[in-house]
Amino acid sequence: MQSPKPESVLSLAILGLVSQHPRSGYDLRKTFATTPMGHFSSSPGAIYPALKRLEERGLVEGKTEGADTLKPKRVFGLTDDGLETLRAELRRPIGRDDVIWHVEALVLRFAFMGDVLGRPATLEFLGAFRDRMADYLPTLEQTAQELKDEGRTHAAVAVSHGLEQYRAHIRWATAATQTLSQDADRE
Amino acid sequence: MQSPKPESVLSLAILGLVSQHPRSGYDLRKTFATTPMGHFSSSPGAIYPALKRLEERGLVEGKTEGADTLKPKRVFGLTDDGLETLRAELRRPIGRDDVIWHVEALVLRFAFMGDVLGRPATLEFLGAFRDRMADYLPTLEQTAQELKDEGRTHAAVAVSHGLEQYRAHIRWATAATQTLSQDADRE
DNA sequence: AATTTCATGTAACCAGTTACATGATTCA
DNA sequence: TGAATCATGTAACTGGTTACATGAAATT
Repeated sequence: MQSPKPESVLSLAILGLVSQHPRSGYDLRKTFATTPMGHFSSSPGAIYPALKRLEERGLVEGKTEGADTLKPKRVFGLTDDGLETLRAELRRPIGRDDVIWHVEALVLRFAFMGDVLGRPATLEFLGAFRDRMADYLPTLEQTAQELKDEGRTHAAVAVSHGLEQYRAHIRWATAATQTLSQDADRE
Repeated sequence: MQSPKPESVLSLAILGLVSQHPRSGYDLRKTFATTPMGHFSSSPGAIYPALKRLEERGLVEGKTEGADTLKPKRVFGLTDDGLETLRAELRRPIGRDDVIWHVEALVLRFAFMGDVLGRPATLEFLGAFRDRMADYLPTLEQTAQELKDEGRTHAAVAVSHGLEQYRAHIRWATAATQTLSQDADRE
């Protein structure tokens, strides 16, 4: 039970967002629909059930605002358990799986990390992120080279898309480290 | 019915792979598990049902090899309908949705396009790919700039990850166009 | 008065994950 | 002979999609 299975991306996004300030399901939908965080559902059929699950697990807590009015509204905030779970997820070491299958989740973790874990932990994360990405790169480079040598140009070009992606990850992490280091006194 | 709903990524991957040469479920699993195409399931619980569905839709056809032996093997090939569907999917114009949610599928389409549609169509696709990505870029750039101006450095850095990704897409498409143009007589 | 936006939800469906089950074949 | 690999599949569960449903509040 050391590492409680990683949250699904949507749960993570919700936990992170309500950690900033309490939000209703509708607020979440709006956020997903209108901000660049919007590689997410935004569909009620995803969000309301997800909120219900998180509430059942005791990670978020819904308070009904304006219970007296005709149009009451449920606003969700993080519980202590929720914060703990979020922290745990943000601190989870980056594994090969994350690098191959869940890069989006890693970036999402970064996005919430500033507020929840602070600057030093964030810089550590970025370093690990860069290193894991760099670990994976040679595998791809080799495959691309082999394909090229075999004269399978088209296939090599397809693989090189992945290469460019990973290089971009690395570049980003490096630049981000720079930016956040220099910005030490802000925020 | 003009544009039949796009194939799921997994179906597309399977159609593309069996279009190259007939494969068994196990072959597909191996491919997904060992090649850089492997951002895919590779789990039997995904592949065998997917094959069954494709067969029911008449897109692939399974032939039992060695029906006499004790260990018969089902090898799947594309039907005419399957080829037609694959072609249609590969030719589907790139929309905003694809650029935001299904980039992986676009790259997969590229990967199979060389054999199925030929070089000229592929170059056209790459041009469209680059243009759609370029269309999307300014939105992100603006968001990043706004966040920066508001002093929300961390958020701006998070968004800049997306920026780097899209720039990498564009760079790749440009380079790929180059490579494939110069390689005109190969393959 | 009509339309849009706010706001919450459900139900049917679909597809993928994990884990299980089975058994043949090949290799050490 | 025991382990690894070949090979195919199922079942329960999970979570997301689409579409539906409802109705208040605000805007035009």
